[in-house]
Amino acid sequence: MSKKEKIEICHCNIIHNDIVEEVRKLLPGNDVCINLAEFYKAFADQTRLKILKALLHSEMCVCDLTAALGMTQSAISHQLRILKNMKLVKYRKAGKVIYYSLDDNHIKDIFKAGFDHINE
Amino acid sequence: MSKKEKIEICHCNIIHNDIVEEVRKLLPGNDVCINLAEFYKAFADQTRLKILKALLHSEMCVCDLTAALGMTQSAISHQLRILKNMKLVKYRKAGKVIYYSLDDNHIKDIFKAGFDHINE
DNA sequence: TTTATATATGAGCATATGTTCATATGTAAA
DNA sequence: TTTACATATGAACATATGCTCATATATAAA
Repeated sequence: MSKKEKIEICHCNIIHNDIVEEVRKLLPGNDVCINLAEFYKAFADQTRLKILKALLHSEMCVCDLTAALGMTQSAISHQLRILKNMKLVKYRKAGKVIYYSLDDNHIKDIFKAGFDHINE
Repeated sequence: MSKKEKIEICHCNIIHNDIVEEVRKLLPGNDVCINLAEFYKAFADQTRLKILKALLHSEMCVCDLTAALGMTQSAISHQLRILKNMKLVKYRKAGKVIYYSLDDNHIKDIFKAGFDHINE
């Protein structure tokens, strides 16, 4: 490999070719990474975190969530749509009221790992 | 409670006062939520995800990471700084070369939960 | 049918985020 | 000390994100 080629890759020499090759094979494809990042994004915002934490306690209607979080109904509704698209919450209608609940079993695990981290 | 007061809270009537009260007490404080959201943000980006996944395999220098991910050295370095600030990676110097490695035991758990979710 | 209530949604705006480019810093070799 | 290389960093830019405001939709009650 000429010096020029190395520079084209990373502006410096590759130190450990074996590790680089292994890691290249090991890394998930771009589509998987996009989905994974999308999933974690759900937890990367205070409002969504609170919504998920609240729904971990019990199913709630939009109005309950609005009151519990002390935010506008519009803000809650927008975030619920995002969580719904991510398949993290589901809903059921009861007349005018719409009840949201969790739609993923791994949310508890994610919370646990998060709390463990910040409590270190 | 007058109608006016209700409107000030959420523009609609509170449906389940008991649940709202319980959830209010149960929700983590704002500071905790900020820290939690910060932690999850580390995983909410493709590049950082790949870096963490790579370091899960073995410690790597910046140049290795740059080559393995096929990105610019600058981009990698900026993201490493973020991960360092979040206490997710640590580093050791060896002459000119700086080796990064994971600094958190829960990263594996987070990955597992993420993969479990997208594989459902 | 009219009115009220619960929720959803589009547009606009301010802020945050991720990358690139240029360059600085630090360390080792010549 | 000079040169080369590994890494870090600031500025700029484009895009993404989250909220608010106004308004739409849907359902139930009057």
